[in-house]
Amino acid sequence: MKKLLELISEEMGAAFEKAGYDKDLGKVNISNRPDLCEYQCNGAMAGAKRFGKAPIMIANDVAAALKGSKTFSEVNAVAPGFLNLKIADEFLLNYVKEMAADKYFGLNRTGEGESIVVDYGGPNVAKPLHVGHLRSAVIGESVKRIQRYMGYKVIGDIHSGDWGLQMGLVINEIKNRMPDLPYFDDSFTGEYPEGAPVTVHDLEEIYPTASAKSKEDEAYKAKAMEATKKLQDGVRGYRALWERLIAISNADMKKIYDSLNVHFDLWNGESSVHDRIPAMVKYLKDGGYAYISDGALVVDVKKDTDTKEMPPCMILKSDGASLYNTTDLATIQQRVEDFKPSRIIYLTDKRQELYFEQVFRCAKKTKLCPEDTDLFHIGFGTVNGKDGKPYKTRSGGVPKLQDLIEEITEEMLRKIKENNESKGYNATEEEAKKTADIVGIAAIKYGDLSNQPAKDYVFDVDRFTSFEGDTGPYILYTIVRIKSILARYAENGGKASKDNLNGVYGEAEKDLMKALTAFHGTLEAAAAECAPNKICAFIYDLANAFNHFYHETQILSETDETKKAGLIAMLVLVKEVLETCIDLLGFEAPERM
RNA sequence: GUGUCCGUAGCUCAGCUGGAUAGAGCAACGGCCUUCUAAGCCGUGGGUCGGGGGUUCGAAUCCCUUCGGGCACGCCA
Repeated sequence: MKKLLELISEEMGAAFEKAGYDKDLGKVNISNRPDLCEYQCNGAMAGAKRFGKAPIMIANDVAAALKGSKTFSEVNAVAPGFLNLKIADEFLLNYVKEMAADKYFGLNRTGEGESIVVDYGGPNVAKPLHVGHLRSAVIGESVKRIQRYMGYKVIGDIHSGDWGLQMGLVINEIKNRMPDLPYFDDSFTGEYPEGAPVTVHDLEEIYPTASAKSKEDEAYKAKAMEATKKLQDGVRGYRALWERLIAISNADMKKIYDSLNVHFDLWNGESSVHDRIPAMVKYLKDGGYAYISDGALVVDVKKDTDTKEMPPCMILKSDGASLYNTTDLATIQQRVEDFKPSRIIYLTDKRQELYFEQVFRCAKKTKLCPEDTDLFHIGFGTVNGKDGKPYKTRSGGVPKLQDLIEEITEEMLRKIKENNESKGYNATEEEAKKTADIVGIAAIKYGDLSNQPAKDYVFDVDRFTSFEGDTGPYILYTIVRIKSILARYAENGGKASKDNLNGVYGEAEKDLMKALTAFHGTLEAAAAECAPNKICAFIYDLANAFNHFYHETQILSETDETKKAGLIAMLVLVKEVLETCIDLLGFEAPERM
């Protein structure tokens, strides 16, 4: 269905035309003066010059042309030429009823039949997840869900770093510690043991140790590079060990991602495209795209329109080794082959912006990727502490993601117990824990997603767990309130259905309905721009409108059964929209809190 | 140096396809629980939208300039 603003803009445009002006002047927006009107049109002022006429005269003409409109209950032309509008209850009610009747609330799912790949997560095997991985996971998951809701077939790929020097470092260090393992015995031809020789816990210590040693000891680093090469060359034992390390590392990461409600469709990594690199490099050379510059193989990606320096995209290092660019290009090629996506969305730190610009240009120029495929990089800002600098633990280290999650959920548990006591709920320890996890995750995610992705933001545990105002818990609380009323209604034999919408009972409900109608525009924008923060802003407005309505309106004690059923229908619809939206953000609401 | 992003209330941020008195949340202060969860609702105070020019009937929003900060600029990812 059409967006509400679209519908009333059309009506307004028709009125401009009827009055002898241009249709395009009829664009209607939500009023920025809610004390004066609900919607406004400023087209009369824009048209003043065009028609050589005072704006107020145009506005008056248009207002006259709108006499008897069923869309607007009030149209006022106000100096210097504003058209102040109020929407007719009946029109609004019918619009909301139409929303309620559709599975997607009347959204135009423009993505049907097309595919999108979302590349997010991007953890490194053998390294623990830390704060830096939070945003990619949280924003990526939401972007994935939003696109899917728009009708796209969406493939979420974790694209982990499983192929670089860090693997060589770890393997080499294990070799030093346990040289007798069969993986390092070239003459070994039997079956390698099933499990990994180390635990994830060991890895958390092994990698930093190896990394530190390699920085001080050249010979050690050389060994690690050799191990990397052996792995990449397919030496049987090294591959086997590598596979086992990936298995335990992925299993561990999956647990943390699961706890964040982040789920990948593909667990590919850089290694997945290793085998196709030689052919791709040959293609780039044969096609005349790549040439040697300072010993390295590069592709020029400069454009005449550039106002900045644009270094070439490097394909192979001067020692012939591949690098991140190489695997990313090969991955694009593979994704194009596998999914023919209309869009590939990448989530990384914004510091990689220039890098992705180079890779994208290279992919298009060399036709590894069709011209009309939208390669879209979302560069997000860093997570900072209260001091405005990148978030650190008290001891100055990089905080592990898991610790961060625990810090929030533990504080949440404490507050929930406190609240349960004051309200006389006797939730079991287990229930309280479950609720704390749900609310805690919502607090973290909403705290992240409500910011613009590109901006740095402050991760303030106190603020996130205070759950007052514009926070995840506030949204959840609103949903829980609705659920509570609906539960009581059902207990008393009521049959709640959003089909029962039958009137606009008061200003508060009208405001709530108006808030609901912003759904379509919000989703379209959020999907097009990959901006979950727009959904956050929308549900915050909606929750505010609901809480106001809730405060003004007695629902269960309403004696007019028709009206009551209508109000209940409104609750059902608001609840469904809120639940849909938080699902798009990647969290859920508890039954109670 | 080149490019890019940012600078809005004490703090954290919206608003930026130009419109009428610049909005939220937190913090501060004052109301509202015998009635559907007070994690809520209602209200008060608080801003030369970094500075300066310009375009416009109208600029936080567009253009230029300047100051301050972040980030990136071929063999890392």
